[in-house]
Amino acid sequence: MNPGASSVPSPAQVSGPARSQHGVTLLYLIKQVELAIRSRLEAVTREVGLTVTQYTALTVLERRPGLTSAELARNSFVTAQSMSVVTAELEERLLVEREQDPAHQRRQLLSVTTSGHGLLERLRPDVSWIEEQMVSAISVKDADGLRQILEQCRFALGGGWPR
Amino acid sequence: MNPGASSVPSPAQVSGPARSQHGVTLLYLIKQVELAIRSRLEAVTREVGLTVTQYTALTVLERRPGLTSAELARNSFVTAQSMSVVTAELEERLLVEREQDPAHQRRQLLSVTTSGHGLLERLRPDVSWIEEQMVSAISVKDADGLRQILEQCRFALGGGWPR
DNA sequence: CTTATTTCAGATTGACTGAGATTG
DNA sequence: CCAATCTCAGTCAATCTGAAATAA
Repeated sequence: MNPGASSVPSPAQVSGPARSQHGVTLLYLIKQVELAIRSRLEAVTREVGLTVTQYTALTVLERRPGLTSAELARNSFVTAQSMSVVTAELEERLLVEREQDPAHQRRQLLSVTTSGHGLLERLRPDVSWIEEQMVSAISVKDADGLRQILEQCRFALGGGWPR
Repeated sequence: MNPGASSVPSPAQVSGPARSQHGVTLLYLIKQVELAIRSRLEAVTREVGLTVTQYTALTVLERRPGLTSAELARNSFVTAQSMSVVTAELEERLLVEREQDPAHQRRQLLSVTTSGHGLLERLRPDVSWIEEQMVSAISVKDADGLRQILEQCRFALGGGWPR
């Protein structure tokens, strides 16, 4: 934890003579926060041999069991090809299982296995801790507001899809 | 744009029987928004042959001229090795230039060239448009609040560095 | 001797596009 | 025939670690 001279520019640092007419944009701020989250999350998931991508896919499947890999891909704004790699890895590790859609031979419905649920439970405290740390500096009201605002931002940017 | 069954889960969709006890987390939301931004930004910067990483480094140098590559790396939470690749590419394209630090032969101070400034100006409208679209659904007050909250979140997560 | 900066080399992660097979 | 699903193959972007040279 070093808030010193050559670390992240706090508002106080970037104001003054060194700052040109252009401030830090919202786009840049979101990128920075996402980067910080990813770095923390990676440390947690690596301990159980999962990548952040695999963990994220697993949590989505936990919330929405019965999705196909292609549906999961659309849900996560990635191509079906990219997601099929992730789901194949998760299946190989026996964290998710596939079931033929009885009404459609080509579709394979995914669900989290008991082992997968167990792994998620094991990670839950550490992941929650990251979020708690992140919102520790803001009020509960602001955290709720943040969630709503981010949902609106995601929706507003949601276009440009599918590829 | 299909807000239907297999698209992004809006709050209304994930509530109800299909939703387990676990909701969409803030961590996940930020990731999604960052993904949407990155996709849009990539389309803009690709038109002038820049990657998003190169563009981002260029904008930081615009705000804080005279940084070394290593300082820029710390500023962006990446290793010095990673950043040196980026700055080398930017220098090769004559978008930034290096100057020996007179007080330290090993340090090379970076600054954006006239050509680099021109490129940034050229991209500015398209990049601003992405941010405008993103905040179009929220009030100006909320956008300001979002910026403050994100700065606090970034600060709260700021640890875990250096690697 | 130690630390910081820079560069080179190789590996990994996560994504992409394109192409093909299968199914409805 | 067309559209969706899934898989395979190859590529790219962005990071990492490790090692080496140089300079304060």
